[in-house]
Amino acid sequence: MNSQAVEDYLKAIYKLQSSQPKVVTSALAEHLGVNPASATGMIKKLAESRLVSHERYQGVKLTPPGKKIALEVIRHHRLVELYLAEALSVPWDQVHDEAEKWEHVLSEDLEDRIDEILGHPTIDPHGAPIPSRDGNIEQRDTNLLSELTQGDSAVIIEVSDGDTDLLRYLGKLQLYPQTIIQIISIAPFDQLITVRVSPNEDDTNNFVIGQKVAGSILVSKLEKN
Amino acid sequence: MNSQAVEDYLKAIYKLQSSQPKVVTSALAEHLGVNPASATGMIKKLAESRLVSHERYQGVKLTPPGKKIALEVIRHHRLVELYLAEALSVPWDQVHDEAEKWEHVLSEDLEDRIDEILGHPTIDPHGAPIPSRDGNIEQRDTNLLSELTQGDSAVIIEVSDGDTDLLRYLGKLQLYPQTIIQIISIAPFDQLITVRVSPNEDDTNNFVIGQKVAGSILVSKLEKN
DNA sequence: ATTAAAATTTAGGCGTGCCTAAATTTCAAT
DNA sequence: ATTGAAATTTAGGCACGCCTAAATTTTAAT
Repeated sequence: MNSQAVEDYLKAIYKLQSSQPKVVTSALAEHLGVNPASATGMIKKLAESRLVSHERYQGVKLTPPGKKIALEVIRHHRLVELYLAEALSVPWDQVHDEAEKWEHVLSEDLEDRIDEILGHPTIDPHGAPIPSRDGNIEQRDTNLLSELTQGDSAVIIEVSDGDTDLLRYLGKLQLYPQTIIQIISIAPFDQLITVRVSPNEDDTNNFVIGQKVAGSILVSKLEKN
Repeated sequence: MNSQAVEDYLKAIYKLQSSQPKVVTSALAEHLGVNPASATGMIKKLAESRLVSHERYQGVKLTPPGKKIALEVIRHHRLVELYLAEALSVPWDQVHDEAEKWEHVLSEDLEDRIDEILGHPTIDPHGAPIPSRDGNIEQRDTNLLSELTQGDSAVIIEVSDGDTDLLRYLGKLQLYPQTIIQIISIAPFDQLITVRVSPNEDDTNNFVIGQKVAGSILVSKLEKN
């Protein structure tokens, strides 16, 4: 049986793998908030059950079975997040923490019911793609908002979901997935970005964000017209 | 922090307490599916944290704080059961097992949301009373169906919720809470009970149940008229 | 090539909650 | 009052997943 810890490790490895080719022990430990030595212990266990491949002192990598489980857990997590937001009106800055607990107790039967009720959704409240039941996950061509240059227009694809305060802040600025933004200017030295958001015709808003915030937002560039 | 095991033990003690004055170790162990020695260990721990009072070799009894926690867990369980049945159409014979897992991860915030959506319900899908947030639970004047005598009419108040097969069987017989029944006859030796159920004017049904089934149904006698 | 710093792993421990086997206490029958 | 059976507790162990401290390996700088 996959314990909650195993599931959490596999999920974390999957997430780190998408941004780094090698997932090193210390990064994994930090991501999970455990001591590196503890991560080593779990890695050993995961390697024994062939869920990850591991070369001593080199990083770790999910095997196909490990990846499958990781995607199942992520599917659970994101479906629950969306369900909490839609059906139970949980604010978007809180759904992540709740889902973190619920993802481990969701039966397949309940997952199907929730999926059905939500109309087989493909993205969660933060814009992250929901893997299909058979483990497919949509690949998208995105940039960090912080990579855009002056004059670029883009649509927000996804925001990072772990930081409650950040999400509340983004919400206040209307920076939700699907929102269209335009880079008005980028100031030198601190790279402060002036962004224009146009939720509708009458309501246009300019504001300034820094690199930390801009680096937590994935966007898709729009053609200039 | 109350672990899942602690919560399960307190809940079990509460349930056993309602039918027996002293909750003995072996009964508790059997109810939880653990070895009696294991139950002793947990009892010791619970007694240390003053959640139960314990006299060696005599039974165990919830203290007020222990009872409070037990009722909170039971409230979680029953609210989740009802929510699963109402909002997610989970069949009534499956809600118990699902809720068993979900009750331990339900935040107070989510509990309130569910309670609100359900309209502050007072009974769960099996007819069991849902404790209020402050720990009050409705006391009712009930009999076991097996205690009724020929000619009695009664309304079903509650059925025991743990046994999936039993619940499916009861469902087939339409023996749901609120259903009105009448005892047509009780056969000698095996005490087989012939019951009449009248879901509506046109549809009246007689069938026979045994003592096992009759002993799992709580009813409230109706005045004869 | 050497070495210091950083990353990783090993070693040893702790708390939780379960187990089996053995000892103890209670209970009920004579 | 004694005794055998049943219930309960103690003793010792195991798996899990975390920790700190110490040892080892890798790395990057000189």
